[in-house]
Amino acid sequence: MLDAAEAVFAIRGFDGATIRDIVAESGEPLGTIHHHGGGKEALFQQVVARRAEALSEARLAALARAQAAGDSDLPGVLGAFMRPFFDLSQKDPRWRHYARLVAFVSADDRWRALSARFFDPTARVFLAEIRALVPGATEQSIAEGFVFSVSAMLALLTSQERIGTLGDGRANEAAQIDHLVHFCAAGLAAGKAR
Amino acid sequence: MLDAAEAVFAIRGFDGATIRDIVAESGEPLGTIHHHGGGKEALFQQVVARRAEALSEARLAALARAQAAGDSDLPGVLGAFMRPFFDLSQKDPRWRHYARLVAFVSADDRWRALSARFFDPTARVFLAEIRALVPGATEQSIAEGFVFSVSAMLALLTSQERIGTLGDGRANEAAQIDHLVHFCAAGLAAGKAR
DNA sequence: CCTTATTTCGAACATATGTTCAACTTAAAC
DNA sequence: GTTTAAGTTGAACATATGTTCGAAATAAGG
Repeated sequence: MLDAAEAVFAIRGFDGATIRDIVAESGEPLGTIHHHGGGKEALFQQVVARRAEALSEARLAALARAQAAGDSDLPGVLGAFMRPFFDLSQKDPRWRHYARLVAFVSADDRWRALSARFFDPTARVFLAEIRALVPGATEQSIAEGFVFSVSAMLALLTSQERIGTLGDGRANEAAQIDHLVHFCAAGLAAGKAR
Repeated sequence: MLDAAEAVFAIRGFDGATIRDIVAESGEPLGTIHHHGGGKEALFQQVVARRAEALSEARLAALARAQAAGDSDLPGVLGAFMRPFFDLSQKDPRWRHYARLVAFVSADDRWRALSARFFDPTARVFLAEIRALVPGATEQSIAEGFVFSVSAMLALLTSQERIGTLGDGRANEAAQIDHLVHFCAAGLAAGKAR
């Protein structure tokens, strides 16, 4: 049921998705969604919440691993934040739906409270790491660079089609992720001198 | 009428927006939208199309100015692409609504044909300029970096609230735009060595 | 001033959609 | 086996929404 909701919300967005689309996808009867109380909005929040903790844990574990391996430069820290999302997406395609969902949540102020609750705490941990690696930059400047980086990450997860159209179509996911990490690391490092 | 539609679509998205919301905002009667034919979807496309040409022209003019001034390095070219959007937004707040709209169009594959028609041609001009400035990178890598940059630009236009929450709230728009341009220039330049 | 054409308007329509709830099924308790 | 409780199901409801269309208002022509 949550899988079906995740898939439909990811493709159509919250307003575009229909309770009937979701139950048709899941095969379950119409009433089930409201039987647990809360209706459509509660279902959406459950779907967002379901994988949020696992994602945060994967990111923090990757950060700990990177630090233990002495790989705590900017690409190492950024990679710890970004790579788990792609690793999970490759193992389980439902994580790719979740990625689109996170893009929706990040883009719409209506869900600001959701992203503040589920994503901001981990973001602050990484923000602190990055701050230590870019000593000259202001707090504000680090936050801006982090938001730029997150949006680039979500663009890579959601805009494969446009990248293919503008490029030559020779996409290699591992190379794309390396590119993303180094792109953002270079961008953040450029904040040092400013 | 188009102003009202622009504002409502920008806040609620296509599915969230209602014909009745739009006509209430505009003060005009309910029938006007369908009288010109096409209904809601045609209205959305008109709203996207209305400012697309002006935006492209402003970007290409800024590129020509930068080249004439000998300012055709990566920050100069990227600035020519990005700064007109912010300049227009500061002069006319309706351009800020348009910016949110462009973010919606960019994020949803449903409107891929729209962005291909109105934004891709200009994008290719800048892509060619960037390619000449990052000689070592592949076509694909340039396209990826460009999409990262565009998404960062749209994030700056649409995610002021999250930037403020994660940072210290001391936002200065001119400094943010400079940061954006240098962030993306550094990220693109990092593609040279790869 | 009357007639005809054109535009403007919003009530009405058909459909879609979130939600409810009474009938039905299944399981548990005694 | 009977009764009671709990869970399941989808038809029905109220509302919302995109669209239509005939009437009213306005303009044009003679």
